[in-house]
Amino acid sequence: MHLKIEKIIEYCLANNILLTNQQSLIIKIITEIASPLTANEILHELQKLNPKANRMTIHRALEILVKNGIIHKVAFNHTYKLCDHLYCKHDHHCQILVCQECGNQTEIHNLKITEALLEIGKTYNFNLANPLEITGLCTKCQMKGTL
Amino acid sequence: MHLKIEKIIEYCLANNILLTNQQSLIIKIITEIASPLTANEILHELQKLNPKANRMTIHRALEILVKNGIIHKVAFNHTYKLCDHLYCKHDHHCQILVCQECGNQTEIHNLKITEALLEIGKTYNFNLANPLEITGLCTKCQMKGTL
DNA sequence: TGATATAATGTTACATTGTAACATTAAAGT
DNA sequence: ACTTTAATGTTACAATGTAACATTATATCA
Ligand SMILES: [Zn+2]
Ligand SMILES: [Zn+2]
Ligand SMILES: [Zn+2]
Ligand SMILES: [Zn+2]
Repeated sequence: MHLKIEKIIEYCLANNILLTNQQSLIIKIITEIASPLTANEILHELQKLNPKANRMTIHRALEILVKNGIIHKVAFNHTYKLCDHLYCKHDHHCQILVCQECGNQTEIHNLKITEALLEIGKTYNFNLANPLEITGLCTKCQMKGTL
Repeated sequence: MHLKIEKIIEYCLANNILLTNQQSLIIKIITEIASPLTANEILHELQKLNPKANRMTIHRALEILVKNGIIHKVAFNHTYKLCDHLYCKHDHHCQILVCQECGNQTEIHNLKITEALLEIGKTYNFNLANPLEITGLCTKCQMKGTL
């Protein structure tokens, strides 16, 4: 068993987040496949294990997992990824660098951004959501562009 | 005629961005309707003027306008809005506060965020895109939640 | 002007993401 | 075992967006 999965299960138990078999499988899929997945990709993976598995189940599970901060939904390319910081103790403001070319995602935890965001939140009385999506071109895709 | 539209037309002429009739109409729609619009909403508006108008035309026009920084595409709720800063001279790093409840959008221009982003861009060799979408709850929607 | 090349628009068909309403099945409580 | 509740599955639908191709304007040149 993956170490990450154990930590998540542990976290869920500690925080009274009940997981059904299928929801555990969805976490397993998202955890074991490193790259961010779309709902459909998760569905196809789940259907390898349970051919009757359905899109609704995926979306219902994703909703729970997002709500509990276990995974992040990335609006830019409709993907879902495990939160890297789940098992950390910090106050959990994360930012995700999303490559608009290849979809690669890097989760970071930058203090300056966090501070600037909190200030903006106060100034505009805006209740910030987590995470912050920062779109752009990753190193690889910048190289490709200049060829 | 709207003042903003004139400035945009002027900007396009100066920057060799050719606009067809329909593209001008799309700018007009986005400019005159204050709130951000989805592609479909823009289409419905355009069809009031040209019943044969087609979704493809909208998307093709939007692509040009986004590419030239005249409008922003907001991934969070698939909307398009006029860039408030088009006719400003500054180096144009903008951030948009997007309410995940009502969809309201406030475009800002915050130096601290910009600086922090540039630093991140360097650190991770990540070529930042504009604008930055900051999601959360606007003041109104925070109030609703506490009722 | 009239023929021809180019760009813009329109048409059709499709893939993807997501939800609403309802039916069925599994789990829990009595 | 019966009942209640929660989870899952089914069907149907709406919205966003694109690909491939047909048609129509627009510009260019003989
Ligand atoms: Zn995270
Ligand atoms: Zn990339
Ligand atoms: Zn802007
Ligand atoms: Zn709001």
